[in-house]
Amino acid sequence: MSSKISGPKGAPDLFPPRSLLHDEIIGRAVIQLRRFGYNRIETPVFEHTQLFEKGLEPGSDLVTKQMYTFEDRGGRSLTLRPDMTTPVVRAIIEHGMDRQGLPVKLYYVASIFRQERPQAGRQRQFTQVGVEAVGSGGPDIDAEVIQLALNIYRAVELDVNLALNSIGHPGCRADYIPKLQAYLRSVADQLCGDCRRKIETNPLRTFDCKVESDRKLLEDAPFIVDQLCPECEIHYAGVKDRLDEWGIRYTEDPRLVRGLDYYTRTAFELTAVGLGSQNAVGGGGRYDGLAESLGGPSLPGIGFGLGVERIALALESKGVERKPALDVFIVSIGDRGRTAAFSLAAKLREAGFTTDLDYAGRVMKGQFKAANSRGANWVVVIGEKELESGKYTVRQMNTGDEEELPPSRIAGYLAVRS
RNA sequence: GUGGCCGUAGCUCAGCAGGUAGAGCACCCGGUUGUGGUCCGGGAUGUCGCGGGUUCAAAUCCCGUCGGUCACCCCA
Repeated sequence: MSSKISGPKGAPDLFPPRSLLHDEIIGRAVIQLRRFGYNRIETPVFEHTQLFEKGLEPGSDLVTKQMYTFEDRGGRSLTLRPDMTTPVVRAIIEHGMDRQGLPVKLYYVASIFRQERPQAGRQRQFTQVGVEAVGSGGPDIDAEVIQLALNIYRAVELDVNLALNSIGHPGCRADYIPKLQAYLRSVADQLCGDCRRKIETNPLRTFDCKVESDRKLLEDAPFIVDQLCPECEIHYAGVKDRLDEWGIRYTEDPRLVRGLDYYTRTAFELTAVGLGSQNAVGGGGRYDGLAESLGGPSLPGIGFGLGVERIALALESKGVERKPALDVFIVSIGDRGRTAAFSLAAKLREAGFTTDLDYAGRVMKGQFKAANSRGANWVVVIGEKELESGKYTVRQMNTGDEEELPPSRIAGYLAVRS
């Protein structure tokens, strides 16, 4: 066992039947994304390390200890993307997409890499489907992006809770952070060690603490949402107005602090039940300063990312499963039968039916078992009798009804009956 | 990076007052010489994660190691 080669830790293989569920989630999501006017972008899985050092907060865990960074043969430092927003904004700037009309609306389906300790719902390589809308700063698009995210969850039939907050712009935070720190220092002796450390390094993160006594204390802390500048205040009110108008239910969570530090103003998170401690199935927010910090023009932006694996896990915990299915399985006997089977398979596949057959030369009973385990709705039998009469036996598996038909008429027959 | 739990057949697991392995599911064959999903009978499959130690004897006890998993952390 130990000598057998295995895949790297935290990078699970995706194969049937689970891959079917993934495909379906992504497929349904893409329909929604296109309806909202987003088109697909693909960026390389690795980027210059510098991109993430500039775009993401330099002191953050994500940058300091979770990136897969390596040197290529030319001595350049490259990093497997730990985030999709930064590369997409980079690409927008690099190709001048912002000059073709704003906002730039792009969606992606992408693998993300973060070197964390794996646990339920958290892998080192995972898949995000998400959008970035760059070049529009008003609250309309914030609300619409949230609406889009919720539409995707509805399309995959997963119930989620929407938590909403505004974390202001850097100016708001510059005023607010000292106030928060002052409060935290005043109760420092009652806080856990981690939180005490975060007072200086990353005070916003204390809101994520799971220690009950700390949570209590933080209820009395000043919240950024109460300290917004007039412009951010108006923006946030605008987002909530739109959501209210559209009948979208949300919970305001003044403790919600998005993980990535480029976020400004609107922040939201979507959680589902049935997931263990990693229960966020998606999240997003506004990042008005990011383009500029990457050396581009000043462009506001907003986006979200949904975790495909976590959505699949949440659905599976509800008992949802997808099994491979087949329209037709062809059972044949003998060499002539097999030749006829392949020629019929080609015709049926051309006509759009998922079709499979036996490659092992199994006995008829075994071929029927195979048809059954592959989930075939129909079986076509080509044996001696059929070859002689020129009519194949077409059996509907769930009813057992059989019909004798010449090969040329089978596709038409199936099209009518299925 | 820190901690708890777990590594036995393809999968889920039993066996652990030490005597060198078993069940269910899945798979293959047959009962039904051309019909699956039900039933009955038969069959194949394991370096019991790896290394070392104790012992006449280790899946079982001890040490180490690797792997998995869950939680912290962090986040989708």
